[in-house]
Amino acid sequence: MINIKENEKLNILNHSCAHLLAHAVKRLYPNALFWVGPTIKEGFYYDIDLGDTVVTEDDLNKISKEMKKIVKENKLIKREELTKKEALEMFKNDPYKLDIINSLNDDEVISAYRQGEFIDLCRGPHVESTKLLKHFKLLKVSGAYYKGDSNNKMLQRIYGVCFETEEELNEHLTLLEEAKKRDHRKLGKELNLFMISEYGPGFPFWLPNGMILRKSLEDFWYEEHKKEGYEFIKTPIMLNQELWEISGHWKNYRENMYTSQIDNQLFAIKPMNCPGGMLVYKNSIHSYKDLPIRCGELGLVHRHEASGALSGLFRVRNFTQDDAHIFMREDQMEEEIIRLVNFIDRMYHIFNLSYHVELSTRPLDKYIGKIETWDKAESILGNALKKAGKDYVINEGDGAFYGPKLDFKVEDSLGREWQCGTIQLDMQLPERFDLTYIDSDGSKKRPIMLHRVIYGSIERFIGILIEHFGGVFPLWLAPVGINIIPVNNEYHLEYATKIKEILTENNIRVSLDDRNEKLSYKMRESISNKIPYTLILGDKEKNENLISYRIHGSDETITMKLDEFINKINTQIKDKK
RNA sequence: GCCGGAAUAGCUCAAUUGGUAGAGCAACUGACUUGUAAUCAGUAGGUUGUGGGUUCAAGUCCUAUUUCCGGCACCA
Repeated sequence: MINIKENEKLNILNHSCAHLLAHAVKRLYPNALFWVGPTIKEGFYYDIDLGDTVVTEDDLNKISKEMKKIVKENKLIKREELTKKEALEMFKNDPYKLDIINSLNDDEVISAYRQGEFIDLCRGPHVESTKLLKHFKLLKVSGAYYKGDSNNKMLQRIYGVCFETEEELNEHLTLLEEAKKRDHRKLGKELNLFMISEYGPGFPFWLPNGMILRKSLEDFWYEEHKKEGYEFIKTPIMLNQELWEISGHWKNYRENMYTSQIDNQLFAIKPMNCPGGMLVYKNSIHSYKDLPIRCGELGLVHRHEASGALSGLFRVRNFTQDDAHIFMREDQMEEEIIRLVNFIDRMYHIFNLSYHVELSTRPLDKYIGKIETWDKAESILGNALKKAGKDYVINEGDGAFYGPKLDFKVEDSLGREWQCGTIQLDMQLPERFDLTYIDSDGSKKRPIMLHRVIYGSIERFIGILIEHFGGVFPLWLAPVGINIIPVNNEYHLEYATKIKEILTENNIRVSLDDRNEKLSYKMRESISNKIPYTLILGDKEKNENLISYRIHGSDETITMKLDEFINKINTQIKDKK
């Protein structure tokens, strides 16, 4: 999907269109006050204070019409420059603009753009006239907190997008429509992968088809981690309050934890796996020679997420983290992080997923530990990334309270980004749990600890995969890899059954459609079930011991010897293609 | 949690100003025995998310609530 903000021409166009939107809103709602109207990846928006008036989706038509009118009026867009004093005078009745002006330096030249009777404070640049803003579409309205703070009042935000030509606009809108067809919630229902019951919002149920997918991912995960020198554990899903007080979660996340009281003891269902992992580490004495210890756990965690945050498999209240904790000496840090970055890259490459990495640094005030330690940790993460040959962007202040982190972000079908993998340096837990190892000189030392996940949450990762593959999974993941259709049940069912048995013996997931229906009827169903391979077996195949198949998405039929086909399929499964 | 919208058969949707809840697909039964995206006929399927209310009459109006959708805030 096109990134409007990064395209200079479209960026100017969309920003000008935000002004056009404000202009139209001002005509229709004279009392409207405007906060900010920036360009974003998806187009533009404007945050508006309309008092008690509420704009709904229906009103967007009305506003669009007014915008078109202003386009026709061909208003010239002119830049004006003001001193701070002049600006304060000009916008003296507008608290939002005053807020912006007051945040600027006294000697700064302030610019404003005028189009007809409408003027708005703005850095620019803009297009020369409203007539260049013909091809736009208002997309949605929503609430948005003033200055992004939930303690502030809520403004109304109108989103839109603008292009140079009608064709480009239509193309973009079509793309959005197409993307909706890949929505994992829609495909999850159609392909019977998972469901979420009204009795447990945010608690997904895995259906047989989805379970095959999930199990394949988990098996693959264990295999790859074994190769990387990991050992595995499983820790309890609930532990008592005291443990969560030691870990710091009780203090920081109490209100998002599910608890249960029994026999005068309060237990909390784990929102993270780490405290369990710490107890396992502490269970034995470790030598410097044993490090690094890489300890993995597919751990089911529960977090009471805000009701409005829930979204299909992307944001749920219980999910499985493909977690691991790595305990190491300081001199092993860099190598270990490089190794991890490459590991994640290799894993994502299997799925052909593209991603970008963010280095999240020390939060402004919600952090613990010394600033020097943070600075050092941040530079170690950054350097390791560079040495692994990865570009990254810095996400200022977005680190966890216990340490900085590298986040691996993957896009969904609509271009929204979701964090999947993460590597987090924890500068707290080894201290809190008093973890030690015995160094070469016999003294006790504190190990360095990393949290890391690759899939992130298996639930979210599957959501991403569903959209990425559009429901047509590679053979090693597909619930059914091959569907067999005998041309005529009377003459070909026996041969089809034999082929099914042979394929099944080769560990391939096969279904045989032996209903008394026409070939075209069964073919249609095979296609709508998004089965990668559909085998058609009739006289020709039976008499010459062949198979014919069609790959999902192609209308070509290919015929080959059974052995050859099995080889091909097995190679494909082995290569995870 | 906040702003806005939505909820009708398993699925996708329809139902005029409030006036008998319907269709297609799926399911089931029977016939058809099929060469690449829907063979035909029949049967069954609903307390219109839930609780209140207005009305002679509510899927439709009011109200509360639950869940979902789009954003915002949050995301250890």
